Amino acid sequence: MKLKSAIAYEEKWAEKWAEAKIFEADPKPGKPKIFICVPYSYQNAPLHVGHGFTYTRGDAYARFKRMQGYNVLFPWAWHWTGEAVAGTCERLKRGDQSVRKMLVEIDGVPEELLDKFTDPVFVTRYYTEENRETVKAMGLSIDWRREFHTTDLHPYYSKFIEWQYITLKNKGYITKGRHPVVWCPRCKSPTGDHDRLAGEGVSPEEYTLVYFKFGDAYLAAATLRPETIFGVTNIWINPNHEYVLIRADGKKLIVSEQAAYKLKNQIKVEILKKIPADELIGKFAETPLTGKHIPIFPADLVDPDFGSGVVYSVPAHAPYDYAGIIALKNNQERIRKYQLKELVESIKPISIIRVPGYGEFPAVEEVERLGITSDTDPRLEEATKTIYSKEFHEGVLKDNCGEYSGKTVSEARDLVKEKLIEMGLGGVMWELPEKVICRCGTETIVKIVEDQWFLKYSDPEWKEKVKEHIKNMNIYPEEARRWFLNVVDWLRDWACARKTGLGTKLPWDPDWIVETLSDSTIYPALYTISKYLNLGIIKPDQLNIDVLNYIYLGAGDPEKISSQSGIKEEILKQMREEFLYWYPVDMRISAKELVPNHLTFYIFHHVAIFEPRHWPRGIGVNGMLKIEGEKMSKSKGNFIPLKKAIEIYGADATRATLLLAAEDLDDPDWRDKNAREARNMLDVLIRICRDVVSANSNDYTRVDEWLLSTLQRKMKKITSAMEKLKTRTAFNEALYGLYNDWKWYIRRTGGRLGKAAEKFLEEWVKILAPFIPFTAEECWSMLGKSGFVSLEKWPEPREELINEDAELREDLLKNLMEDIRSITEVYGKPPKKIVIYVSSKKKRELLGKAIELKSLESKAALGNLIKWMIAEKLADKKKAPTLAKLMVDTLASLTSKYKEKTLLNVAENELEFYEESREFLEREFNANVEIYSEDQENIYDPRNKASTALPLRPGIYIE
RNA sequence: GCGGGGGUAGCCAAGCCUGGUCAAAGGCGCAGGACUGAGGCUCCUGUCCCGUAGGGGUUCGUGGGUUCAAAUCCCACCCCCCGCACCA
Repeated sequence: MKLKSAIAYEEKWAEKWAEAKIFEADPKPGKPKIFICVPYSYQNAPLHVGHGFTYTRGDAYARFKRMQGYNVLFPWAWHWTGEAVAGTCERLKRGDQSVRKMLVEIDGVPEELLDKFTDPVFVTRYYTEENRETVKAMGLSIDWRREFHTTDLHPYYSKFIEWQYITLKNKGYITKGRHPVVWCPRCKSPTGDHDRLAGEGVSPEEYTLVYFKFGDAYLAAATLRPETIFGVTNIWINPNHEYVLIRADGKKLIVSEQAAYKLKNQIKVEILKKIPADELIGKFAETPLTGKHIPIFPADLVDPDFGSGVVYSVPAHAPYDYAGIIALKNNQERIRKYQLKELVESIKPISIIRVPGYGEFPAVEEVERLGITSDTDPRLEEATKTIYSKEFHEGVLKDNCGEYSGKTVSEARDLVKEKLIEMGLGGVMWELPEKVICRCGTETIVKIVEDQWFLKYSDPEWKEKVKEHIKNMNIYPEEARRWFLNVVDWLRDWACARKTGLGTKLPWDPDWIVETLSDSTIYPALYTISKYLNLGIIKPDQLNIDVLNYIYLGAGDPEKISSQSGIKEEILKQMREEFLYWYPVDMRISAKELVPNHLTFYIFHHVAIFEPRHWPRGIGVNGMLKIEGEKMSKSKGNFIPLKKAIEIYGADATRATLLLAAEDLDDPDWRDKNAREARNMLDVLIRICRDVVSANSNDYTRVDEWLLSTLQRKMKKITSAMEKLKTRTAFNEALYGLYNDWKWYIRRTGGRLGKAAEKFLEEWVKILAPFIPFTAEECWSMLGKSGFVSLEKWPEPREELINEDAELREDLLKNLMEDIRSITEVYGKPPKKIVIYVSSKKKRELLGKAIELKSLESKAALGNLIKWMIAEKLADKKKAPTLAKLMVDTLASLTSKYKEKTLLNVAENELEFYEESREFLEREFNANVEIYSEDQENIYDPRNKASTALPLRPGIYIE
């Protein structure tokens, strides 16, 4: 199971770290701590590069904080809770070939183990073993003494969950209720998205049943728009199907046969007798609320398989209904059969909703516009959607709607529904908007699960507390905060227990298992004490309610709890202390898909159970990984296990690729090309170390000053990016930013390394350590350093090494080179001779003057500068405007970065600096370089370029 | 539908909050050159258009607006991605 990294030295360092136990964290009183964690992953598959992204960010942050001197706890665990593994095992047992194929080809499971993969416990254990190796190979700086997995298969995890749920129940956060699910009648279980052949993403919708009095019974019509009851003109039923009389909801109802069967799964239903459609058609029923008597008509638009099989007709606002009227009028045979001629003629649409953009009868308009004459025309679907959405958002009920007149459609909808139910003239029916077919081939229905346990996330007080806390947390990036607040607002009660799969039983109702997202909320607290159990200091059985209440809530008397539980009082107190030391979690890092569920639940549960001082302090959210621009999925065949990436590119190259891909909420994109490039860069780093070690560096030049100065600036930038979890910015600067500085330095010195080189490299390696720790360790040892770079002090910028003059000089040199290049490029031929003219001493005053004028009145500065130049005889009337403009532009590009004093300083010694750089320039351009001051005697100036010299912007002549 | 994020040069991706210093960082790709026995690696240069002197022109989803000045601010529109509960 051991995996082999593509980078030879990685395994060595992983072993050394483990031997030295450098990531094991124990409380150190007085030393500031940081508790960092990432959500544990479900053990039904190998970890993939997407996991790797979040993990690497977490690890980089952990390593950064550790180097900054914090006592960092970064623990690990595995999620076994859930139903997915059991589902896969079932399918494998049934001989599903696609499962076999996926396991072998994508997940890399050895064929000979497949027989054992019918056992969920074996599967989760198998992946845990495999993934542990992957996490270790990735170089994550974990304290492995605290590891655990979930479910009652673990000796103490369920003790913890039982404590959590008893606590929640005692506090009133758990309730019992009913709950609609998509249900497969054959499998006798809920049909989740991944268990479907058709209907992905479809969830139950709530329809209102409206009861129309018919003799001593009621026709129950299902609708999404109960407010349209005021515009009803007739009822539709399907003439070719049987209806049934049922006893339900305390009365007799008439629905289609199929509907009766569906309703059975939702409410108590007793079927009394069959009623042929013919017995209903042509008769009248009474509309609730209005008391109007309306006729019952036949229509093909009615699908007895959908809803209740009874539809009430609102031709003014429902295109299907208007089309139904037209179709019926045109169907002479039916009219004759049921003798409906006059009745149908008398039907007139009743307008009840005012909506901008339409007249009296929106449905009539749409149907006529499209020229629809059949009530089964597929275009009716589109027309219905258009009007539904328009009326819902902009519609207002007219004066003929009783007490609802003047209300918006969206308001009236719920009010009418509630009123009908209250009066006993309405009910609820759940229905699927599209067919959902279970993987077993059976069509599913909506079932109401009774006695379902809920977490009461709807509780307003609970919500309020959570929101208040979210406002005070550190959330990166900031945009995520708004999202969290929104999720809290919209969160409803959560069905927190299941009947199947792995997990922990509800302590008060062992028929139920705590569901996967509900047993994974406060477990970071378990990390603070799991060490004691894993090391055998206490036994799992001793972890009873009182013990946990004491450790986590400080409740009870330790002496009594000690004698009751058999845990030494000293140990008990130590565990309490350890919890108090590490908690709260300072930073939890996760992908954004967990914002609407896990991360929000995580806050909810902490708020419910712990003291405010132990509520989560920070959350970092990141995007979701794509592969070569596409969503990663096993079915697409672009699934990349993390293990594989390590084997191909090595852990550090994988880490680098991931870190450079994105930050904040942006989705990172894994590209093979980038991974290979990252791999290259690591070699470059190693080579640089080798070169520096073998060089003897003595000189200390101005370029050395520059190198150290720019390093200090980069340190500042990288540090502040890391503090905000901007790992991409930080690593990009650390890797490429500093690399470019290094290249410039080598170029400037012509490869003769100065004193700064070694110092720079030393700091550079430290800065790289959180991101590519293996390579950093390797470099560190190559540099002859002892100990681990992982434990070195994070470099702090030293103000005294910042040298603005040196930085400006290098910038001027780069500008000069760019200008020379720009000229030669236009010229078309490489230069033979380059002449540089530095401005005269007198002209240097221009700089001071320009600065002065600019700060006084920026708008008039240019004009005044021109006048001043002419007055001071620095240029004639022809040239002064051009030069002045240039001066101002040059200044503008430099003032944002440099102090005025620096500009003046450097301008003072410009000539000297270019002289020093002559050799470099000659090398760069392979040409003779001459440097003059413009006011020097006997200068070589065939094209009169000396006069174009300005301070900080020399004149150039090229041959 | 509700909510969140986004549309920048051949590609990926910074910049946008705090308007000018932006033809717009960095990486990839491509072209030329150096190095090499050769290739790879590495290094240098170029990579919107025009230009025999450091210049000019047109660009940052579309259309308007604010401003002396907009990739950056405001309005409208178009398009893309993600989440929405029994998958974790």
